Amino acid sequence: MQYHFNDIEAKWQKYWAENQTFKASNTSDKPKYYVLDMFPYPSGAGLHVGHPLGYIASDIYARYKRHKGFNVLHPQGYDSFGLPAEQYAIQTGQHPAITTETNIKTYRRQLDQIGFSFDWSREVRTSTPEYYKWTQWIFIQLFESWYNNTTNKAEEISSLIKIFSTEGNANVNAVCDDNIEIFSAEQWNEFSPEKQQEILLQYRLTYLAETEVNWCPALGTVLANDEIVNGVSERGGHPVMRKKMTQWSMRISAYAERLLQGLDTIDWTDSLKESQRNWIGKSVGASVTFNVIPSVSSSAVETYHQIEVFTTRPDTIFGVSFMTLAPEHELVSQITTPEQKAEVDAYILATSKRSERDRMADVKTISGAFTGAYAEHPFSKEPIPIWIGDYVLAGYGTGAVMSVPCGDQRDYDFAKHFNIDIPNIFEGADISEAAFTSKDNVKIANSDFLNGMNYKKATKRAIYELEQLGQGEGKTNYRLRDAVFSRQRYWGEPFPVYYVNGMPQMIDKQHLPITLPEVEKYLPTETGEPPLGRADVWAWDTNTNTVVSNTLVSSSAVETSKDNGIYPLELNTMPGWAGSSWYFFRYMEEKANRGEDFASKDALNYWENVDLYIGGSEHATGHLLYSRFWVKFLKDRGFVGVEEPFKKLINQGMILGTSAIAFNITNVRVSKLKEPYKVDNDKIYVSIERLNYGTDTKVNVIVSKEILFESTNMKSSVNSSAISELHHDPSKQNKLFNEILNTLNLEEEIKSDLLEGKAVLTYYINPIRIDVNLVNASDEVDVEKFKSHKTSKDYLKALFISEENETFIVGREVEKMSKRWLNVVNPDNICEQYGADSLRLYEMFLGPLEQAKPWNTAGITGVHGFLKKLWKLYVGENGVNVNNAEPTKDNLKSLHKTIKKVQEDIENFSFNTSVSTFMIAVNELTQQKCTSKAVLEPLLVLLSPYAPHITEELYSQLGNTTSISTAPFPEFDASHLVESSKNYPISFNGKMRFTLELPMDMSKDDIEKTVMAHEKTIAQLDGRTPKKIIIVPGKIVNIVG
RNA sequence: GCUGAAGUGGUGGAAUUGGUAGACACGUUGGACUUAAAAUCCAAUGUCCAUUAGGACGUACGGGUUCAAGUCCCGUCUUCAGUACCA
Repeated sequence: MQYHFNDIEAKWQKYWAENQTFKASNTSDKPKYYVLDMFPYPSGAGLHVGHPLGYIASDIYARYKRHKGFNVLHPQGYDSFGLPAEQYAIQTGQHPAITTETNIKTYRRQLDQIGFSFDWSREVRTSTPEYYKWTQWIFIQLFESWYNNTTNKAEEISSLIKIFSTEGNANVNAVCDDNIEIFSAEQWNEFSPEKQQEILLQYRLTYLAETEVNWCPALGTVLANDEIVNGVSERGGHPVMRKKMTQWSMRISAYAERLLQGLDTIDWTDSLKESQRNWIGKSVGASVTFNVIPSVSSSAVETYHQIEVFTTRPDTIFGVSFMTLAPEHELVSQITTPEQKAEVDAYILATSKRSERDRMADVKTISGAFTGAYAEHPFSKEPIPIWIGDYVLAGYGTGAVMSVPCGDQRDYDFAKHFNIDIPNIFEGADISEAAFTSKDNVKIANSDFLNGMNYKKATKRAIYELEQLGQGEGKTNYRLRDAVFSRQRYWGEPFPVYYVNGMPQMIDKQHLPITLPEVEKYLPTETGEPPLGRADVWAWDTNTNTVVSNTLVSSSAVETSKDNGIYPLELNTMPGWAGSSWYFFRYMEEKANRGEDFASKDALNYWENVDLYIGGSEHATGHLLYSRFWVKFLKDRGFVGVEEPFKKLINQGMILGTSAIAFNITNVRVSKLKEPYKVDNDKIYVSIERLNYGTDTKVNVIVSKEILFESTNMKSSVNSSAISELHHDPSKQNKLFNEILNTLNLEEEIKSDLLEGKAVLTYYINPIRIDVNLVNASDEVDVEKFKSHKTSKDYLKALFISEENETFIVGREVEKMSKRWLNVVNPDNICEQYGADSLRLYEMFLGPLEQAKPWNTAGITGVHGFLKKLWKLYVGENGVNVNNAEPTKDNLKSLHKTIKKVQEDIENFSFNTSVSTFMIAVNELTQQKCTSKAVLEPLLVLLSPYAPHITEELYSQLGNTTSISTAPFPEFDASHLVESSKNYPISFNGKMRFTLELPMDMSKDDIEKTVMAHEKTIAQLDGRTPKKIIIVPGKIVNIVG
């Protein structure tokens, strides 16, 4: 009987589905354990072998926990709103819902064939109305809430209205917009409803405001900060610019401190926590207010301006010699003097033209302009010139700084550049070359009441003095900005919002979901409105509470008499992270039981939060921060009972592809030389240079019969190793050269010119990637297949470095696995050829879970061979050969060694080492010719989380009628591992020379006697007397001579 | 620049509190079986020297601590990831 993995795997996958083997219960006596994967976006390309890595790891853990007696929740679903389906819709007109449905089918088929123990009865899809109804509902809850800084939690907006109407807002300690108008209770009660709503909007946790946003013209939408990488969009790499737009925002800044503190309570990696800490960016300091000195030439009605700055170094306040405002700062236009206006305007214009990316690329250039205005130093009352400069960012702090050139390098450089005074306020510091930026071991000088104090004391005193003047206070600043929540896209959650007189109104819960309207095209409208602007039926009728045709919206809703109660609906949709910020709660309820809540109280109380979450590190500052924010909010409002969504989190490393690189000759030229080149010893001279444009590499060759390398000046690049491999291998180079000569069909005269050094040959080569599926394990390209392959059409004339017998060898380059690099390996093929169990084992065997590692299909034969060996251990020619034979000592030792190691490995997520442990166990038991059921059956249970199909099959062949997944994990018994002797390594001066088998219970003295009497010891010592003998019983003997 | 992680055979990677470096695989080489191939099995495989016995070197580089260092300490270099005028 052979190991027919395809049949076995299909059989058990069917069994699990039919018996709902992995269905979790919401009522169980067992302890609960919730294992979650970051759910995938179902892309059209399907899964490649990199995707399941994390799923396999979490599946092993989930299965292990079941063996250990836990009630395990291990669900899966789809993050099915998103850009690719929409882009595809724009190109083809196909509705994204259809594309998504098709892609999900492919994903499900691929996931099923790998044998995951998912409970599919709880599946979620973020793009279904039954799901996004609750995303809309959470949005409404955020709208109906404000953040009370006194109770330090979110509260219902009604409590705020109550305060406003009884005492005004002067004493409200809330997180709100910066420029809040102060009013009394009387004033509040007299405000018009519109005015009241306008004010409330400044307090709500999601709010509509004109904000400076990241606008991506190529994508036609705004992007959140975490969707921008290096100044370009994360998706597609398009340029991004700053633009003022009215958008929905999430007041995540209200939770900055709690998001920071919460990190200490969860088991995440330090690097991930560090990323979040940096993103939140807490800095403690003071805010200081500077009065602008009124200019003499200003008009009769004098206006007094104040500039507020944030500083982490209030102790250096006497070192201020100028102030710098961001060019976008709102005061700039008001304080600039007429004489300086032209210069300032020119500077503002120049900086506004620079894109974010240019600004980042060019940090070195110092630029700025003097406004002509002066501020007054709060203590010395000296005038301080006010400058503008683009090193001050409008988006951080107040967009203005007090510049202390002696203590801050950027201020220092700016002052040097513009010849501004650099007063030194540090005792004994040398500031002739650079600013003195250290806080430690220095005393403040030339600073009035701060003289002689250290950083800590001076900071405290400076803040105190500022408070006395009413010109400052201690303040904590966060880098974390409120998150823009609108997207100008079609394929996202519609907002449950309509507008009356321009003010947003929420639609009642009972009328949700507001489903996406149909549009005839998925592009923005001609007038620049989002795609929903194309919908004909997209207005809200407050009489019937239904979505109705746009044409019914009364044209002059401003006049209440003509108001027919039909209003326009919001045209934006929600961003991708909306649906993924709470999906883990939705899984807590089976689809069939989902009722009138996003999850029932019982389910929420039972499952609490995710015990183990596995996914990619790319979500460090996006999804993982937003989810934490929403969970904290839901907790504040009493909708859930937990403060953090994910207790433990592991980032799986990326599986990299091994691209196949060949070389395409893009251009060849022969130029005659004025002076013939002196050809030495029949050599060919080659020089290579990398061109500045494109990816081409230019190669000059002066030809003779044999190749020699004259010079190379290669710059590093993605393809450098493959190119230099080509150019440093003379035989490859020679072949390439001959290929070129033959292909060109050169005239004999030119050929001889080249060979005589009278002409130079220049060619340009471009490394191209060849689909890895057309290359075998020996790096040979299947040329026939390549020429007919769809990805080759551009390269039909491609030249290869050919070896003998028409084989073409490619170079290799490890890079991200992606369709674009033609290096994608499909798990379907692997499952078909080797089986899902082999795939699972191999992905784990590749290396540590959290580490990036290259995929190499050739290596899978190792684990596949192991499974065949395992099969042969249980099943002989004539059926199962496992019996009730008494296990031998060796059998038990092998088994219990394995139990111990595997259990430790799983708990430490060291899955790669447990695969080797299984291999060792099977090798040993095969050697021992073990047939004992008492040993072989527990071994199956140990292995079943990793290779569930083959173990189910063998388990049933041993006579079991239940699924192996319900079997308890074998108990480790240390008594089987007790050794009676130890093979001691005998070292001389720390170098191991030979080993010696000695009894475990031998005393130190006896060990010494035995070792010293040994003939090899005597030979090693060669008559010398050892100085010292180190004996560590059970470990080592070291003789120092 | 800053923060974090990491540098071990031809390759992926093992190595518990400092205690036999290179487990387990891939690859390579040789052999068995076969008409042949595949599959399977056996053996060798860090580098160098040596006919053998054996020896020298060896965990990025340079120092140090220790009877003993891949592991601990100091310095240097390199790679990867994240982040960046954050006041």
